[in-house]
Amino acid sequence: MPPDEYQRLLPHLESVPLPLGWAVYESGSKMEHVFFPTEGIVSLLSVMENGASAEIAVTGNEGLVGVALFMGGESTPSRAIVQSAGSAYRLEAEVLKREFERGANLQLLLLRYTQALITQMAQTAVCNRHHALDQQLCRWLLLSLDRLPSNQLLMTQDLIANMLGVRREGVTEAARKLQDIGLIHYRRGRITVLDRPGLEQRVCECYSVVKRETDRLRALAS
Amino acid sequence: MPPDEYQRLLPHLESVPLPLGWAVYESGSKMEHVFFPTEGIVSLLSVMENGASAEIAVTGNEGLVGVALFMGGESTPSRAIVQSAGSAYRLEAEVLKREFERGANLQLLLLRYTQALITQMAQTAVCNRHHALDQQLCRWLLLSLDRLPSNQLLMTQDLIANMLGVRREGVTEAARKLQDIGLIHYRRGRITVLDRPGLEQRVCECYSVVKRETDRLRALAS
DNA sequence: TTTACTATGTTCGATAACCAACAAACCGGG
DNA sequence: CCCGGTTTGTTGGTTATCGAACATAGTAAA
Repeated sequence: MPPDEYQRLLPHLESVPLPLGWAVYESGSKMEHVFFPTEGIVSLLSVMENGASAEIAVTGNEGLVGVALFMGGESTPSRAIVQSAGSAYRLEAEVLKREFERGANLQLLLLRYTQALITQMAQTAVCNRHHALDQQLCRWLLLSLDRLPSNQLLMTQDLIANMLGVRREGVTEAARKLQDIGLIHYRRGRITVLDRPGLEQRVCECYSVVKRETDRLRALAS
Repeated sequence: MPPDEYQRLLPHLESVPLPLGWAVYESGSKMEHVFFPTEGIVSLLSVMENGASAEIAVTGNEGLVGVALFMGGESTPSRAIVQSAGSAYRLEAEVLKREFERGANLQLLLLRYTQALITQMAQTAVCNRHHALDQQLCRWLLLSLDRLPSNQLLMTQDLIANMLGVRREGVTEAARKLQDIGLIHYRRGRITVLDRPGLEQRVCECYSVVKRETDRLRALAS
């Protein structure tokens, strides 16, 4: 994406795997790197004292993990978990900050991505408040699908429940409903999306609001 | 807060009132100014197609309204409403962006504030998911109290319900509960907080998580 | 003071999600 | 091929919030 400053960054980019379940960073821990996923999905979670959690945003190859670094915070109270295995380029904190401070094109890109992230978080907050579980599941499936090469997710209902911040039984019920209509098919940690248009028809507006805004911001970035 | 670049901004700062209920900006509208409240409270709301809404963050004299401007978005899908009348300094978009791009101290301050805003939004999302209404009401009261000079809020239960994204009846019930314990007293659009420590004891962790992180970020800013 | 309006109080049944406990199906390793 | 652990299915009782409808009570303006 960036033009020539890409050359300056290239020698510092280090390819690393993103194993399933790995905590890219923990709540409050000082970040040493930022990660630009090339494949896979990373979830940003807010975790509470009693262990309950909720996903507040997801990142795939369209973004990066660790915005708090250039935002000047060094850490955040949230946690980032690899939700779907893949790989990423990682960049040392100091290198990124140095480049960011040059105020070049990269800065613009990073800030705009952060803006997209903010939109995602805001919409998640309303969605948590107002929308039924099965609609949220549709949203979650579509968000994941957008960041994967195939139509298959390796993911147990228990984990989805953690992401959405609901009980596992609730996910089971919602998933079965979607399966009965023929939108998805699942068995033991493997969900196959059979009818994406069907999901898009069923999902709440939150999905498209975020997508539209993300696209708008990306278009600006040219 | 800023040191000498303050001098450059001073001639461009224009004092404006923040009348109760005024929409500082609407969803999707291009922002012409940023606002630094000196008194009063501005709520950031996510609004949905059917009119349902939820507050995702609040800003008082500790922050500013319109981060999307320097984040490169020009607009956001959310809405900003004056929740408690006051006043603000407003700054033209172009002036702010120019100063921001100089990359000086102001940039750091603005980004760190944005980071604090992100924390607030993330915590709101989990809170919406996991916490009972009366705890959320406590959080909301404390957030407002922190940004007001007195212990009295001019605010109907109906409006609070809009902010929290719940029904008015729910707020009535939660408020009465708090009044019965003697934490607050209210009558017709006027809420008086009688026992702030009591509220702090009753509120969910979300309040202190946000406060702690905000304080941490502000401390860094020196 | 009266009136009109708005804010708050209260009720009922409906619904969605919760909690807990357990049954059944699946799968990989010994 | 069987075993143990994990994933999913299912149940019944509980709770919080919803939705709608209506009663009461402040308040401000006529």
